[in-house]
Amino acid sequence: MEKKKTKATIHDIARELNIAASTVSRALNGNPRISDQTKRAVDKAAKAFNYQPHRLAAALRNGKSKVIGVIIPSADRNFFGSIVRGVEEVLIKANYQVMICQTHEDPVQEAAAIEALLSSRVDGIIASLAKRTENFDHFRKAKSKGIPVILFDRSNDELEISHVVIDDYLGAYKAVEHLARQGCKRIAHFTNFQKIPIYRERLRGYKAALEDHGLPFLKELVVESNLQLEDGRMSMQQLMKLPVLPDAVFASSDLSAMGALQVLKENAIKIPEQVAIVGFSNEPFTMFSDPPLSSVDQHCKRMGNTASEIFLEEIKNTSDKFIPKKIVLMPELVIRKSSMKVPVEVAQPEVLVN
Amino acid sequence: MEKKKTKATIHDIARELNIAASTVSRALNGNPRISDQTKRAVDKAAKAFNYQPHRLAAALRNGKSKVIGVIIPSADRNFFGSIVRGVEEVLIKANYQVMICQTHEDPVQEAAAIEALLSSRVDGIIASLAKRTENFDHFRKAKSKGIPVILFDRSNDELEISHVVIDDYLGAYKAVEHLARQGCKRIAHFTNFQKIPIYRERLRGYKAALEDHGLPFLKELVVESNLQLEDGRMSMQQLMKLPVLPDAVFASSDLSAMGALQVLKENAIKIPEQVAIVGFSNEPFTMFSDPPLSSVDQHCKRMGNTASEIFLEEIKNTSDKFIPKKIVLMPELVIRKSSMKVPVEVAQPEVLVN
DNA sequence: ATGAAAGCGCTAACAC
DNA sequence: GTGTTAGCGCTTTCAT
Repeated sequence: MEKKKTKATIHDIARELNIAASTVSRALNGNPRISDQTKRAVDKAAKAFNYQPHRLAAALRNGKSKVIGVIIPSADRNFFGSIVRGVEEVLIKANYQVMICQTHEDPVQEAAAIEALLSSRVDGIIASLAKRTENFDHFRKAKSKGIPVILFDRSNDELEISHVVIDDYLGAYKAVEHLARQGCKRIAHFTNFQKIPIYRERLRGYKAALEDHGLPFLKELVVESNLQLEDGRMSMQQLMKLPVLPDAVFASSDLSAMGALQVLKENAIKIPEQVAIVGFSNEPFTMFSDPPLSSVDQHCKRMGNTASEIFLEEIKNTSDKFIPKKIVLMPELVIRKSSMKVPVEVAQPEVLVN
Repeated sequence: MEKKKTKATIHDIARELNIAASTVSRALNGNPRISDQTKRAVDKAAKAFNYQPHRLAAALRNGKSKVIGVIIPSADRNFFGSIVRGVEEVLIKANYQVMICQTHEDPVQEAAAIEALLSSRVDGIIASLAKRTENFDHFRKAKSKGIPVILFDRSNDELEISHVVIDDYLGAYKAVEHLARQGCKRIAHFTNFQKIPIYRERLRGYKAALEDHGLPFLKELVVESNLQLEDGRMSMQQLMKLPVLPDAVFASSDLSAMGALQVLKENAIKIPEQVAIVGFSNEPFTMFSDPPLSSVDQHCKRMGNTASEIFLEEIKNTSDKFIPKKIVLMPELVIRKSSMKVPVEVAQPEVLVN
């Protein structure tokens, strides 16, 4: 054996075996034109040298890094863990690594993330928009570099970019329809900044369901906020000042639904008898509150899976003219006690992680 | 302007300006020996060319990728998000990218993750051990490549590797002491596989606190399981078969504490009056249950921060003889209603994400 | 203050 | 079935 080097390369192996580096490379990559004998010898020498492949060198040479970039607004909700799991599940098999960036809901950091990922020469980017992103040039730029870009959850239809979303309209519709069927007549809605498509869609679904069930749309029952816990509390307190209390709340986030639940309980208002509640996202904590919170599940992990699959497709079809794809997943209403006045509907099987 | 190329390199810029590529490189990197005039010209040309730096090429040349690998057992708990945030917070400033791998608690996938990260030539690895990892050769190998390896939360003292953990012993001690001070005499404990140091430590803290408060250690009050929700339920059901019900449960996970809480409520047993409960990890859902669950906060984000800081130190001090560092963070007992029989102690300020 | 040249480790023509 | 050669894009001596 040679003198032990810290970093062995294919050249070290080649020298040891008196063959060419290219042969070593081919052997290591399972090229069928290399004899089994050579392959075995190379594998053995590689082990002896403690050889470590150098993906970066290969990436530089190949023009593909086998790295996918994932951009998430923030890593603090269950949502994003699930997305990452979904992405990993699909892409680990295809031998990709996941590089992750957070934007903290800041469009500037979002652009910086794209920049960082592009200079790391990721083979694709899977991203969810920051709430306030209104300029999409950084995404167009990424796309123009010829790599697949796929948005999930928070996206924008006007971009020529594939995206996977849930049907927010339908999710809201189902939630409100469920409440109406439970006999609720004054259904309030917590929403967010209306420039964000998902919240606009949910509001649309809310309105449609009201209409379809013969309920009037009352502006004073719609409260806009940032949908955090404290926002939910304040929104509920605001509603309680109305001459007539609403008999249901459909909140566009679980956290704000939770805030409403807390305030109602503090005021000894019965849930769901006096006020029924449905949240959105089906975060794990919803199943542990008292009463457990009904919520619209958005299949986060599935979104991650699907986005990854689209990526794999798009990276293959580099030849064809690009046609952006929109995949809409069906949301699922998970009914728990917070909205179950009449025990008609069948409960879904409960799992902590989706 | 030149004909638009898909990928501009420093050579394109150099040619355009009739200077050398090396000058462009220096200008782009802010080398002080380059005249301001040249710098401006280069910046301008770079913009015109839509130049994208190529980190991989630089990495290959420099022998540093400016990428840190993070290995986590699973992305499904809040824990994960917090760690990633903690790591990002510190390392983004130092211009690092985060590459993430999950092991799904599988030692084989853990070894594969190390392998993948090493071949991606990450500059360091921050990892938490899979529960069943007993062979640490892959970590030693990473270390032997000369890159910093830092473990967090689940680690092993015998490895010559820096790690940042919380004082699990103390966390458990505080929890049990608190229960004892509330007048509990028969305090049960949910634990996990005893080969895992953190659970062994917590059991030790449990025993010590019992002893210091004159309470006997009763083997039948210690239940070993995987500490998921269902495990907690079964453990509690098991305890309820005892001739005398315990008057408190200290669970080594929030999920199992939640399971106990559910079973107790289903049996109309009052919490905390008849049975007080304390969990471990301070997952977000603990503050939303009824009653809210007391828990030991392990400062996840801080662990991520600290691990990253150790990484930055170790990557600097490459010259000195390596001495592994152990940083022990103090856990914090967050007291909520599930264990508050006597309202003496001051509640901590509540925040959703730590 | 700038240029020329070498090389990081790998792979893919192209030869034979 | 294997070798030769060139080069991916960058940085960095060593010149001048």
